[in-house]
Amino acid sequence: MINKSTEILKNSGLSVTAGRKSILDMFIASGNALAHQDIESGCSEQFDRVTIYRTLQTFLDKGIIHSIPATDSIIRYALCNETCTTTGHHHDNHIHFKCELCSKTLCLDEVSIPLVKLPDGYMMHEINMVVTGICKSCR
Amino acid sequence: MINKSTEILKNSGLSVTAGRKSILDMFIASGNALAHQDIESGCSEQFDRVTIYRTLQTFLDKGIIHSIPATDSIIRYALCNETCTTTGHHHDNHIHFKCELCSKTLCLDEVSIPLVKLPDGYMMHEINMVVTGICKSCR
DNA sequence: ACAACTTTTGCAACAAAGTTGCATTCTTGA
DNA sequence: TCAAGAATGCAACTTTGTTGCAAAAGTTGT
Repeated sequence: MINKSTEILKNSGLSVTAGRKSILDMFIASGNALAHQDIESGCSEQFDRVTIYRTLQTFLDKGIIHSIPATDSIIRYALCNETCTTTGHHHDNHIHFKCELCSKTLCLDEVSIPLVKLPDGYMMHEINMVVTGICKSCR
Repeated sequence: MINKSTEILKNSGLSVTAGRKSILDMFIASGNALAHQDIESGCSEQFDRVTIYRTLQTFLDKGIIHSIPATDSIIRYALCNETCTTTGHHHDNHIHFKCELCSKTLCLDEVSIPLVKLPDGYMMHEINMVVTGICKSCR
C-alpha cells in the first residue's frame, strides 16, 4: 500500500480512482470537517461537481466519513476514526464543535457523549451532539 | 387577544398578518418540528414561497421558533416554549428526537441536555443534541 | 373611522445546491 | 493485456434559497 488514502479505499472495497484519492487526502490533510463546498473549491478544476456528490455519498455509505448536523443547512463531513471499521451506518461517540469565529467544525474525539435517558416508549439508535462556541485557536 | 398566534405575534412586537398567523398556527397545531417544505405544502396556495422564508427568518430572529440541526440538510423548526421569552438567539436546553420510521422530529422538553466538559481552551456557547431512533407512536 | 406612515407581501428574476440518465473512460481481476 | 464492471463527466433538469421593487396590508394617532 503506497499511502493512507489508497489503503482506506482498498479496505472499504472501493476501487482506487484519482478523484476518490484526492478527496480522501483533503480529509486526511485537514484537521477539521469539510462541507461539499470546501471540497469543490479545493478541486473543482480537476473533478466534476457531480463526482464530488457521489464520492461523498459513497464514503458515507462505506462508513469512511460521517456527517455532522448543523443548523445552517451546510452538512459537513469528517473522517471516521479507525475504530469505526464497520461498513454503513455506525455511531460515533464523540461530540462536535463548531467555532463561531472561524466557523470550522471539528471532532472532539476525547469528549464522549454522556448517556441520556429517554422517556418511556422511545428507542435510541444514534446520538449526536454539537457544541458551538470559540475554539482553541481563536481565543 | 383573540387567539394564541395573535398573542405571540403581539408579544414579540410583530404586526399581525394572515401569513404569520397561519404559519404560527401550523406550529401550534403540529406536535412536531416543521421544515420549510412542510409549511410550503401546507399553505403554498395561500402564501408565496418567499413569504414563508421571510416569516421563518423573522420568527427565528424574535425567538419564537428555534432551528433543529439534522444530518439530512433539512432544517426543521419548532416553537420555543414559553420560558424562552428573550428576543433573539437563546439556548434551548432540551434534546431533539428524530424518528427513523415516521421521520418526525420533536422536542423532548422533559429531557435536558447533560453538561459536558470541553478540553482546555474551548469556550462553550450553545449546545445541541439530536437523538435518532424509534418514537413512541411508531413502536 | 380615516389618513398617513410603515411594514409585509407577491412577483419576477436570479443564484446556488442537488439529482438523473447516458455515453465515455478508467479499474480491476483473470 | 483484455474484457467486464465501476466510476466519471456532461447536459439537462429540479429544488432550494435570495434580492429588488412595486403593490397591498397593517398600524398608529387623531
